[in-house]
Amino acid sequence: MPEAKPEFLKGAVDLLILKVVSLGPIHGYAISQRIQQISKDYFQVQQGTLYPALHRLENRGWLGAEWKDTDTGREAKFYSLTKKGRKQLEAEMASWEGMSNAVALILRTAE
Amino acid sequence: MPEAKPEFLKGAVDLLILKVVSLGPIHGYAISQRIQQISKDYFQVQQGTLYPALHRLENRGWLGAEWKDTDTGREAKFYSLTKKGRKQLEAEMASWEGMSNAVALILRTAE
DNA sequence: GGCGTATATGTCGGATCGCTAGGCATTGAG
DNA sequence: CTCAATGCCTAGCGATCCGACATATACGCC
Repeated sequence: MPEAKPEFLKGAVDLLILKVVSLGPIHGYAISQRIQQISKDYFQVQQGTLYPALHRLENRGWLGAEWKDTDTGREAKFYSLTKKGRKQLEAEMASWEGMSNAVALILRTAE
Repeated sequence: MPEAKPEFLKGAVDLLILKVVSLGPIHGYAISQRIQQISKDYFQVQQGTLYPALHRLENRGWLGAEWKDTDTGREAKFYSLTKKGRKQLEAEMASWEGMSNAVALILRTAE
């Protein structure tokens, strides 16, 4: 994060990961790169954040994992969305929408 | 929170409080009511969240406090924004904006 | 062959923060 | 008098993000 309050990231990590994984099977390291790239360097998900989060999401049945080879001929754990994960993603997107609108309501309040 | 992921609230509490206080001197209990009211019941800041947050913001020099009487003739601690608090509010609003846009970028990504 | 960097996964401890659950005191309505 | 609402507070718990560390492989370069 450039100088942003990292606290805003709380809870949103799951949403971001679920979304990126929904674009197609992808391994952990690439997930963090992709998030950073798409967000134009705004989000930089640290490894100490990323891997525990992935295990969390896997344990909750939202992600499935499989070891495969990368393009460069190395082993990596590729994650994909489960059916439950897809539902969770939609729920979290709606939740984010609601939250975002509610914050906007307050920030726009004048007087 | 109706059924939203409460984690999204992380860090945003400070922003919401600073914004509401910026509307004019107000005491703690009223702050939580105001936030709930403006957000159409989306946010319900619990007391165990509210008061520690107020002390936090006061300790950081963003809020000033003063005991005064309410309309109903009771004593209450009225908070107001300090100069530092006003700068902090603007910083957090910008930060929220950035965060919000970054999330939108990711959520809007197709393929 | 040796070295450094990028890739790739993981753990651990500290710190922060929101929530539940409790406590305490006053005011006003029934 | 009793109860709900107002108004303030703290303690402990659980969740989670981060920095630091550990490990291993692939690749380019000298």
